[in-house]
Amino acid sequence: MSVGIRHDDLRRRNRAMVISAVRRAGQPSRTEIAATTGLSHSTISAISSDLIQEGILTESKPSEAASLKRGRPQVGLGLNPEATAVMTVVLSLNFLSVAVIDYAGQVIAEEQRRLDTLTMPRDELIGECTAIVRRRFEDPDLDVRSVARIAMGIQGITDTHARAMLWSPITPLTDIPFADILEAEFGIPATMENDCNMMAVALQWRDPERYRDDFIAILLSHGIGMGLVLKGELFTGTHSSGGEFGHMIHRPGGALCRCGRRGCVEAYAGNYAIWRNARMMSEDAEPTDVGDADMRALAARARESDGPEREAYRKAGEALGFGLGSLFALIDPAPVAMVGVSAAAFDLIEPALREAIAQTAGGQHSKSISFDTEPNELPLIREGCAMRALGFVDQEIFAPGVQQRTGSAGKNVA
Amino acid sequence: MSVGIRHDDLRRRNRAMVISAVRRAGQPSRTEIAATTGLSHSTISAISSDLIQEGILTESKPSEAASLKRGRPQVGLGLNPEATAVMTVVLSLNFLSVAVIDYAGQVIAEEQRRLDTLTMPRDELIGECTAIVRRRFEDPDLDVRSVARIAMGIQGITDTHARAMLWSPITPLTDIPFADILEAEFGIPATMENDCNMMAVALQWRDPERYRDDFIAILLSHGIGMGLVLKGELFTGTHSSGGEFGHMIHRPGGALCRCGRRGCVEAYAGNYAIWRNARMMSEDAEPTDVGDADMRALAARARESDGPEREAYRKAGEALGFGLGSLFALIDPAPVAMVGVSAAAFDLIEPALREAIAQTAGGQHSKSISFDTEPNELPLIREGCAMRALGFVDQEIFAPGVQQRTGSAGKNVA
DNA sequence: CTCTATTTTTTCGAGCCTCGAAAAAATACT
DNA sequence: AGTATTTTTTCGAGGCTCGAAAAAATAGAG
Repeated sequence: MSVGIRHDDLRRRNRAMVISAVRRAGQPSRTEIAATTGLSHSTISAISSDLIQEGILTESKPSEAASLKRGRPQVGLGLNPEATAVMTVVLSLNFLSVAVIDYAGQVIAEEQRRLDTLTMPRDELIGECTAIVRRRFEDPDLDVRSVARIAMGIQGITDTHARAMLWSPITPLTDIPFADILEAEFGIPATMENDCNMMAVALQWRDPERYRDDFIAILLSHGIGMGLVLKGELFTGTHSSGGEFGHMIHRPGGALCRCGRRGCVEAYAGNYAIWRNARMMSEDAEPTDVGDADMRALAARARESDGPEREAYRKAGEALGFGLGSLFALIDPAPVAMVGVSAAAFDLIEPALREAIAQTAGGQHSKSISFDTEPNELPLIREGCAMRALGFVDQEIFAPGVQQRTGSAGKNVA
Repeated sequence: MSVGIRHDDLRRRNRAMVISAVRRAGQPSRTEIAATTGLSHSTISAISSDLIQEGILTESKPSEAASLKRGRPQVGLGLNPEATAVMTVVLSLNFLSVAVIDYAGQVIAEEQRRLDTLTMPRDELIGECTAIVRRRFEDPDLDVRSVARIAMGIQGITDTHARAMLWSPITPLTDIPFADILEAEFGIPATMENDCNMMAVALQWRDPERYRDDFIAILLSHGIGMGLVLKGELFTGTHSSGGEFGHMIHRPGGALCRCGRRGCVEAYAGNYAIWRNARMMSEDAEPTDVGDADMRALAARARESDGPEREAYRKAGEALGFGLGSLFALIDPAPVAMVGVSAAAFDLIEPALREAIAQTAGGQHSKSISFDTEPNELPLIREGCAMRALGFVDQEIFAPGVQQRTGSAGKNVA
C-alpha cells in the first residue's frame, strides 16, 4: 500500500522536482522553475542555493534573451557536469560498448568491442562485461571515482526490478543477474535495462514534443521489440520488462519463430523472416542471422521490382499492422517510432501495414496514426541508458530519503 | 509535468491516506492506521479527531479481540454511514438499474427497470436514465440531498476522462456525454465508467488477496470485454477506456465480428459467435442476440455429447487462449477472472484455452495461470461503480485541494 | 551621468505540519 | 488495591513553504 507523507519527504521531493526541471529545461532561471513547478519563489531560491552549495547545480551567465528585457537579468541554472558521472554498458549481438557520461549528459569517454556473443560461455561473457567497465575505471585521464551509477542495456527480456537479464536472443544463456554482478564487482549501484525500453526513454528526451505521454517505439531488426510509454511512464510487465510485441500471435500455428513457437509477429517481420520469405523458403525454415548489409540489399531489390522480395516486406507490414491493431485495441493509437535496420525499409512496409491496421479496432483513426523512422538503434539505446542512470542519480542520490520500492541500491549519499 | 508539493497538500494527502486505510481495513484502531500508513501516532490522532469532528469517521466500541489483550483497549474507527451517499447507475442491454449507497458502502435504496435499449431514440434513452435517478431523489424515505456523487457504468467504450459513452453494443447511438448530462441535471459530480473496468474494481475489493496488484477480469457475454489492473492501478487507454480485448485480432480476415470487422477474438468467443458455430452457421452470418437461457442450454448440450456445440466452445477457448497469450506477451501472465454467462461454461472452454495459451509466449508459465469464474456480472459492475464513487468522495470531497488532472468535477466541498 | 521603471532574487516572519517524548487513559492480571 | 501493559492524547521542537517586502541588477529617459 502507498504510504503517508512525512514532513521531511517534502523537501526531498521538491529538491528532486527542481533538479528534474533543470535537467529538462536546459538553463532555466529560478523564476522559470518556480513557474513550472508551481512552488513559490522563496522555496525555489532556498532549494537552488542549497543545490549550488552542494555542487549539484551551477549558475551560468545570463542567456541571450537578457539583453532584450528591462530588469534584473535572469541567472540560468545548469547541472554541474562535475557533480558526478554515470556509466552505460550496452550489450547487443556481437557487440559490447561502454560510455562514461558526466552529470550534464555529455559523453566523456567510451569504448566499443566486437565479440562473439552467441557462442561465448557464461563466465566469458560476464568477464567481458566487467573487463570493459574496469578498463574505464583504470583510465588515468578520467576521475572515474565519481561514477555514481551504471546502467546496462541489453537486447532481450529483463526482470521488472531491472536486476537481471532473463532471456536474450544474443546468447543461449539465461538468467544472468548483471546488475548484481556489476554492483558486487565495482560497488556501484547498477541496473539492467531492456534495450527497447531505453529506446523509448531516449526518444522522450530527444523529441519531447512528439514523444511525450503516450508513444510506442518498435525495433525492427533481427527480432521485433517494443518500448512503450503510457501516461508518461515506461510500461513494463508484471514480472519482466514486458512489451514483447514481437511475440504477440499474428497467425495461430503459423510461421516458425526464433522463440520456437509459431505465428508470432516476429516470424513474419523479423529480419530472418523477411529474408526467408524473400528467398521463398519454407515458413518452417530455421531462422538465420542476416547482416544489415544483406537487408539493405534486399530492400533495394524490393524497391526495384515487384518480386518475392516486395511480397516479403508486404507480409511483414501485414503482421506488424495486425499486431499494432491488436495493441491499439488495448491502449488506443499513439505515435509510433520505427527503429532499426528495417525502419529504413519502412516505405516497403507501410502500405500493407496501414491496410492491415485499417481492418482492426485501432484502425478507426488509421490515417491519423503517425510513424517516424530511425535506422540506428544503438545510439538511442545508449542515450536511454544514460538518461535512466542520470535520472536515478537525480532522484536517489541528490534527493535521497523518499521511500523506494526497489529494495537494494542507493546507499552512497554525497 | 508533475508539480511541486505545497505545504498544505501534506495534510490533505495524509487525510486521504487515513480515510482510505479505514475504508480498506474495516474497523482499524488508530495504532493500526499508524502502522499501515507509516505516520506517527500523534499525526494519526490529530487527523482522526478532525475527521470524527467533521462527521466523516465514527468511533465504534472495541472489537472482540480487546478482551484478550492487556492494556487500554483499541477503539475501532469506521466510516460514518451518514457522512454522505453516492448513487450508481448501471445501463446494460435492455436493463437499467440505480442504487443509493451510504458512505460506509451499504445499499440503502435501489430500482431496476427493463427497457429496449437497442431501438430507443437518443432522447428517450437519456430521459430514462435521468428519470430513474430523479425518482430516487424524490423518494421521501431517503435523505438523498446528501448524495455527493453519481457513478454510471455502461457496457461499451467510454473516454479516458470518464465523461462520455463513446460507443456501446447496447445501442446504435454513439457519443453520449452521460456524465455531463447527469451533472447538469442534478448538480452533482458524475462519471461515466466502463463496465469491465468496474468489474475489476469490484474484484479488487471483494478479494484483495487474489486480486491485488495485477489481474485481469474478462467478461464473457454477448461481447467480450476486459478490465485490467496493473501495478494496482486500473489500466485505461490513452483516449478511451481501453482494454478492448475482444477486438484484438485472432485470425486476420476471419469470422465476422459484431463491430463490423473480421477475425476479432469476440467473433469466436462472444455468445453470438459460439451460437453461430454451434448451429454450424457461416462465420459471416450476422451476429444475433442470444438469451442467457439459450446459452445455458447450449452449454448443457455441449457437455452431453461431442457435437458441434462442443466444437463451438473449443473454438471460443482457442480464440481466448491466443488472445490471452498475446496479452501476456505484453504484460506477463496474471490471475484471470472470467465473468458473465459463458463463465459458467468455462469447463468447456478451458482445455482449448490452455492448449492455445501454451503455444504462445505467455504460455511458459501456462500451468501457473489461474482462472476464477463468476457467472453474474451485474452485481460486480454495481459494486465497482459504488467503490469508485466512494473513492472519489474520499479523495476529492473529504480531502480536497490536492491537484487534480481531470479539469472538471469536484467543486462542491463540504 | 543620474534617476526611474522593471524584473529577478533573497530575506524574514508567520503559519502549518509532523515528530518524539511524556503524560494520560483504560484495561487485565496479581 | 496496586502494577503492568497497551492505546491514545498532549505538548514543545524543528522544518518547510508561503507571502510580503527588501535587495539586487539592469535598460531607458532626461
